[in-house]
Amino acid sequence: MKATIKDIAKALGVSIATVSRALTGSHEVNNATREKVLNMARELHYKPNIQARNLLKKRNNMIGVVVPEFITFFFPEIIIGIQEVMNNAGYQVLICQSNESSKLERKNVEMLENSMVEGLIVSVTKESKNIDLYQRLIDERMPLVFINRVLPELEASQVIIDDRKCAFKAVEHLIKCGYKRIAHLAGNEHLSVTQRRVEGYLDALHAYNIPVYDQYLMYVGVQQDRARVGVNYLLSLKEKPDAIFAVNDPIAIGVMMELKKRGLKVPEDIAVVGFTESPIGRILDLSSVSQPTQEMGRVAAQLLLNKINNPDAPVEIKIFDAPLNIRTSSLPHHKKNKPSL
Amino acid sequence: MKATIKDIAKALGVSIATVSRALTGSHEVNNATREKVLNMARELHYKPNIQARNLLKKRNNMIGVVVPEFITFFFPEIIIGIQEVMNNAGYQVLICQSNESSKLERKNVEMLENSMVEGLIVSVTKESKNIDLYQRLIDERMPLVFINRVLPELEASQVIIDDRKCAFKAVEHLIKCGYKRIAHLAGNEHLSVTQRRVEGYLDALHAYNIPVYDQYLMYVGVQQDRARVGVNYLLSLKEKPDAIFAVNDPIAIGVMMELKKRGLKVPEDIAVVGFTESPIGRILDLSSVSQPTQEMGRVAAQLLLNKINNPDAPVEIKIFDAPLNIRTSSLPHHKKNKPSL
DNA sequence: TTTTGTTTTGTAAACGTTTACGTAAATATG
DNA sequence: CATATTTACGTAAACGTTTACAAAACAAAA
Repeated sequence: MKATIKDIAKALGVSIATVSRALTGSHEVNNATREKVLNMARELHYKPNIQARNLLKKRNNMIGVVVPEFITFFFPEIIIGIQEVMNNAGYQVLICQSNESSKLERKNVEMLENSMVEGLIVSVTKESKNIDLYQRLIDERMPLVFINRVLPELEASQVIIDDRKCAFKAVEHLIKCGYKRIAHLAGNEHLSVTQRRVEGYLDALHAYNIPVYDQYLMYVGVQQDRARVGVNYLLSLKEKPDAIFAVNDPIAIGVMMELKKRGLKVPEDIAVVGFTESPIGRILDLSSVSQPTQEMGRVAAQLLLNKINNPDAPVEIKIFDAPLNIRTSSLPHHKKNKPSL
Repeated sequence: MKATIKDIAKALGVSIATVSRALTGSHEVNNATREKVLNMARELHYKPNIQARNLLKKRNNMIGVVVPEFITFFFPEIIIGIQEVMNNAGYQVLICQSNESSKLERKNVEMLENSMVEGLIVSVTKESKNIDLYQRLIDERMPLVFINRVLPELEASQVIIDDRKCAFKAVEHLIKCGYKRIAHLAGNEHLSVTQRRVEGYLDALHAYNIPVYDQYLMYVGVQQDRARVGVNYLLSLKEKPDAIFAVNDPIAIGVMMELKKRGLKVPEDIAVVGFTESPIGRILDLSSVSQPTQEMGRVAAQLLLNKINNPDAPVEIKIFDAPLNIRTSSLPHHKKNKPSL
């Protein structure tokens, strides 16, 4: 059986209070007895029972994180940032992935609630249907921070990047490179990032007086295998686009693969720009917006810590800027040696 | 303040025992009172305090997982498998990444111990210097399962693939494709997977009576950026290899990038085969051994559960086989005269 | 010497549960 | 009707800590 404080007390013929004081480093204990206690603790392989301690202190030093997935590098990077801050603050992090299912998301959040986490950091699924759930958590004063994929209708802290501005940058870049017929493969309509990136796309077209064609905007989703329908559609148009701005790197990469399959060259035939730079994208020379992912995780963790330590702290919204990294996938138009389609 | 069982008892004028019984679904409570209790619980937003419950039951339904990293898809996939089984068994999973540092690995394990996890699933760092740590855990009867990167010298359960056999398959494939000068870029020498894959490489050469040249074997490590030194070295040889078997996909991909930089074509100039098939590898048409990653995670979780439920369960070693998926990076030798892709 | 103060220790309550044990009331059995 | 059985509930202990309070031990001051 595991040794407890009682065993140490009995072995030494002192009270458990003394043992507790010796172990917690209280100053109101004689140095000699402290030594004795520490030695005996070592001898008995004593490990404190944090459950008992937590029960008394009414805390448990755990927070929960729910992300849609952690297969691609993006959410893992966020989690690394979160853990860095949280572990330093003495917290353990329970990580769940909802596999893009709002049902599993709900289940995960409820699991975490049952585990009595002191707070939650969440990036919602592409379906995002759990407003009621998060509203309840907020009502019950659960510290809550959304990261990347947020629910703007809720009164909760958020850590996001300036999607609208960054999307603008990306599309502006294509325009300045001489591309005229710029299409946008957008994400799931329910996601706030999707909406903000579409706004940025439209902003840029307006800013440069480029007519907006409805048929150049398609909501395909955020997962790589969805790129195919987008490419099929865009290539079926009478006036095919000469550049594609994708909602994220997976879609952009899917697009590049599809174009390659059809013998089309990037950027000669069609230029491509992604979003949220990924390792694969870098290898494929894909231009993309590079999010400060780990830093966003750290900031989210810090916001959550603030909220835990001061439940009356106001809601905070942190908006990051992010650079556009230009690579060959969006080389300037004038470098095209072949006439376009 | 959070409502407790006592609040419910007081509100209804019954004893806490009755409330507890009603909430835990005991049969020794009247249906009418059960209803009253459940209603009051709902009204007071009662949530059970699992810390108290765990303290009494001497469990905490948590296990720990320590992996070297979770940026690449491999360990995330393992973790998904682990979580699937563990969550179904009512366990929470604490995930730590050691960032390939044996020091951080130790810190993580100790953190998890302090959190009183009931068991551990570990994949050691490439430095793997914590034998004493794990030996102590085993001595203290902590349920422990190693996955993928194991410490063979310890008496602990393991979940691995048959690296030797799979490496053999990969090299045999290259031989059968007509390649004669097959080099191997191996991982860190301390890792058991490295050793087993080297053995498989040598086995295949021997089996086909191909002379073994020491200079064709180099230990470069497991991370992509280490591929450069390997390529530099191999290309500096008088007799350059015509094929490279890499210890894993990241190295193989690094090799492909390096070769591309030098204007060398894969497989025309040098064929490449990887290990532990990755999404990037698939996109780059890299031949590779495809590990049943999630299934390995599930099995590791199951082994751990067995050990938790029956501490006297014997050590088990599960060895998986894995198929070699052949893609263009290792096309047969006789196709080498054809124009590039 | 007594008084006062300081240091060190012990006693017991508390945290929120579950559960063994006991008991009264309700019901069944003869 | 008396007795046995079942049902429903309460009392109290236990899990392993921390800590307020009290008490003892000792030293210093009067």
